[in-house]
Amino acid sequence: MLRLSKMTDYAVVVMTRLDDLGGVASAPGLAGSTGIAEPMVAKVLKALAQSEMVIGTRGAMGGYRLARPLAAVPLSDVIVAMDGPIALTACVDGAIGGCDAEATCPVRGRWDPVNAAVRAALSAITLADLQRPAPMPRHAAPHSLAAE
Amino acid sequence: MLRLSKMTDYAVVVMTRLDDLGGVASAPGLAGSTGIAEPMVAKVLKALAQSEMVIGTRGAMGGYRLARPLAAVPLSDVIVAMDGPIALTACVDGAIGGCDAEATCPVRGRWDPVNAAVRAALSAITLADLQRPAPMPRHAAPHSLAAE
DNA sequence: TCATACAGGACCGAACAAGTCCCGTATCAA
DNA sequence: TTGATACGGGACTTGTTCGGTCCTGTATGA
Repeated sequence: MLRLSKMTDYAVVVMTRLDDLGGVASAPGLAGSTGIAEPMVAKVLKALAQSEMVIGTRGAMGGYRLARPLAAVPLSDVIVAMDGPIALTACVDGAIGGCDAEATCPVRGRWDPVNAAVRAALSAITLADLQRPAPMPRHAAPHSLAAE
Repeated sequence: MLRLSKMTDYAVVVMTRLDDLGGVASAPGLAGSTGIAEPMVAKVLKALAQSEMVIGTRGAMGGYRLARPLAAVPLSDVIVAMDGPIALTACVDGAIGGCDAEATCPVRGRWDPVNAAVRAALSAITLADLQRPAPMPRHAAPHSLAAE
């Protein structure tokens, strides 16, 4: 269904909550605040820390803090950090040998613009946009899509 | 990884091939032509027929034909036909009760513009765009991507 | 010195997708 | 009229991935 993993979903929730809490919080604290299980929050934060989206501080009184303001974090970065490269199909870019029908595939290599379009769409939205309760002035639906 | 199902991938391949073959072909014929297993091609075509993207004709000398020219088929339609509605998360639009953290979730209902942006991106690309031979030869990697 | 909290793994069960197979029905040709 | 062809609509099995938990190690401050 073209859906992204729950890890990414959690990551967005955790980061926005981290911002709400003033910028610093521990994994247990965020777990209590978001309602997400503590091991899960820890897992998400570890992944975010590896991608340098949050910065972890060890020891008593330690915790995590945002490496950047939410407005400077495009959604695509979070997705890449949690789920890996944004690519709708296996046969992307330089991938070789992943497809049996390589020889006869009529759309070979043609997915690139699709991937690029999706990446662009996700890069245009920041976590600040997802956090704001406002009716969203900036990225209003381009054209009403009845399709569901 | 934000990837769509192989069914969708196959659907695009099958439909573009169907166009190449002049507009009419049987499931066994398309299987041989694309290199995809026959039961799989049949499955894909059945789903496409249900969504009225292809039209099936029974009996000997029957087969499938495109209901519309490829240029009139946005990629989003194919994805919806094969994988269902385009939505990156479970908590979309009017979905209720799908999320345990509903009460505390700070991004509740905020995914809508994201889904809309992705839909718009995928609606802007037609199967004809995917069919056209790329400006580059068939094998060259567009831009070297070490990452996978 | 000890409690706190991050860091980096391994591990298991459930859910989903991928692929196959079966039976029914419609159509055309011999 | 009969049989072969081919679509239509399912159910079913299998393999992989995801979601979630747990364990051990290390750094820091009270």
